Amino acid sequence: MTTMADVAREAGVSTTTVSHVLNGTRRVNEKTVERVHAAIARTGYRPNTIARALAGARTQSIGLAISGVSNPYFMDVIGAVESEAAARGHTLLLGDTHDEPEKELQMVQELVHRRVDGLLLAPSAGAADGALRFCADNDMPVVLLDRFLPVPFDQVGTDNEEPTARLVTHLAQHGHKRIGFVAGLEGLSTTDERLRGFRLGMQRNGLEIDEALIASGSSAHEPARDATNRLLDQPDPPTALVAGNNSMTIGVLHALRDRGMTVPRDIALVAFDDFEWSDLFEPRLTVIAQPTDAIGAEAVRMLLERLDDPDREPRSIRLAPTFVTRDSCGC
Amino acid sequence: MTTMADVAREAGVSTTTVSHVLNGTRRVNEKTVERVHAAIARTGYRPNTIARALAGARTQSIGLAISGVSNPYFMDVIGAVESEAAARGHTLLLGDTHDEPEKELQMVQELVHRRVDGLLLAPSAGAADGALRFCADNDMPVVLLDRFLPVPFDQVGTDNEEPTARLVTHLAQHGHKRIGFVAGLEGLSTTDERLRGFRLGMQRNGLEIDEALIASGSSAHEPARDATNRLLDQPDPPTALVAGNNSMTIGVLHALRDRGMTVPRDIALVAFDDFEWSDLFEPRLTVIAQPTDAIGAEAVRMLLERLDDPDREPRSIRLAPTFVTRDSCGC
DNA sequence: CTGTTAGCGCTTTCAG
DNA sequence: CTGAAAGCGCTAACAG
Repeated sequence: MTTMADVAREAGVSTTTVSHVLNGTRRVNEKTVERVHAAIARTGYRPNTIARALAGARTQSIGLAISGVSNPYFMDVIGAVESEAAARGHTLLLGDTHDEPEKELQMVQELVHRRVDGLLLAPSAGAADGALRFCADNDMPVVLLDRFLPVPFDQVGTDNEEPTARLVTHLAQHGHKRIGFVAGLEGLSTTDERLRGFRLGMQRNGLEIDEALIASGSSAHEPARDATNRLLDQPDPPTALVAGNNSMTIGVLHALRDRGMTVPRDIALVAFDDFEWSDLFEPRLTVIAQPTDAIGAEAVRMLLERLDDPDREPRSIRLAPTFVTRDSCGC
Repeated sequence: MTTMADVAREAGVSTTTVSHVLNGTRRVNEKTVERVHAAIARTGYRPNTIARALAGARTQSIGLAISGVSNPYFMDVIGAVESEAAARGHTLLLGDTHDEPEKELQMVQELVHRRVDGLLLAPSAGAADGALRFCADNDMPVVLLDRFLPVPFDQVGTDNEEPTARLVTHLAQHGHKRIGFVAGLEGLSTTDERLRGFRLGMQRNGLEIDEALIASGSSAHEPARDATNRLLDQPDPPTALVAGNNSMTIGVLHALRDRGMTVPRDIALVAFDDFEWSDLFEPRLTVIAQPTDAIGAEAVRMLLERLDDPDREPRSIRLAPTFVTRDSCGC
């Protein structure tokens, strides 16, 4: 492994100079620059990221801490983030928080100790005084992903309230009056906002909000299946359902199929989050589709921007989702 | 940030001793050990991975280099790998090779320079004398993922030949004689093996192999769509199709739908690779399902095993896939 | 415009 | 059973 010292010797300069031409950290004589570059080329030298990091410089790496495994939405985001990070010369360290505040804190500590330049985090319900406090204390630049929090951090995600209301309106226009909602994990801002959107939509259309028609699906497949069953077991069951995210939609569909119900014939269904190939699903789902690629890329962009200007005011960006009409709504 | 020196002072010992109790690298007096642990607890000390790495020790991190973005199979594997790595105290560095030898080499170099302890790689068609040579030259431990190569490296993936043959047999048992195959990217071992499996299956069932009924879908969605169209545009088109992987199945389905064909009524379809929710697809696909979680976990296990014993003979492990009968075959 | 030198925080001989 | 001290490869004062 050739080191900076080798290059320096080869070029007949000091390591200081090599370092400076490499990082552009101070003016260096044109001739010298050339000699250094030549030496680098000749030796095939590549700087050692680890040593660089230890000496206090950037690591050119960013951490991504999310609750990925079972969630196709986050899987898409991972791809987008990796791609944007790579394009900008950064390596990605990936960790799963499982949406548990403790695991999340551990993960974040790990990443901070590995000296990532910055962090992308989909905060769990308890992040504010766990992981986020830790980041703040160690001034680790962070961009929050997907979930918005009333904290002074950069944040990027999508609109939740209005789009969810729109989903309800769409159902109302089809004549539905009793509409059920399968909500996400308590404490996540997305859950709150979508729930608020649901209520808003009901109000706007002059529909009564029956609290018994709101069930928690905990943002996951199985719990959503149970929630759906609870909703449908009621004396006066809903004629239409709104699913609060990706994973829960799957649970809802399974519950419906278990009960032998066909969508949209026996019940209508609309959902937040699209699937990459939902046009091959049966039924083809009517959904609010998030611009996942753009969200991932934007998050990386914001993070790198903040690295360049640590004192900038925190910004929140909401990228508009798309309303995709397919068959499950009964259109 | 508290360092080892702080802990040493606090415990009234040298950093040498702290290091040794931390790593269990030599016998230390029981009393001393306790004092050190107490000091660590009191100071909330956490070792600095970067410094550790620079000093020549392990980094407790592994690299995963795959061609992920558009491939659900690899997305699953990422999840499994992260989970197993985390469980074993390792952090994951993720990079996308895009299945291009140059990008792959870059990625691998990057990862090696970051001193990952080992590498998980889904080798591209040109990996053997690019990325793999580089790893060997730098004795970076590597486990090959998904694709098998005639090289002295550990490898883990699934059986391709027999299962694909079985897919064909299943079709033959349904009376199909003209069966088309949508093959993957040239040069990948999985492509070769599955193609061989296809031929084997045809032979076994006494069916004629019409080379015009084999089309390359380049392992991707769009090319597979085109390949399907080419297959079906022939004078004597196939009555059944075998899709060589996940992404290509999507392409095939789209092509079929574009042509107004219904599966399995107008044509039968079976495929390699399952989807997480294929039971919600229309048609419900009959497939060979890889044990992706097990593959990811096993790859991590093998890698860590090799770290402990660098001179062990390389091993190849094929985890058996599952044959899942659903509707698309016409059952 | 360039070089000397003191670290960054840890591991690991080598001595005791 | 324990410590002193020499690095690992790089960055960044500080000094010319």
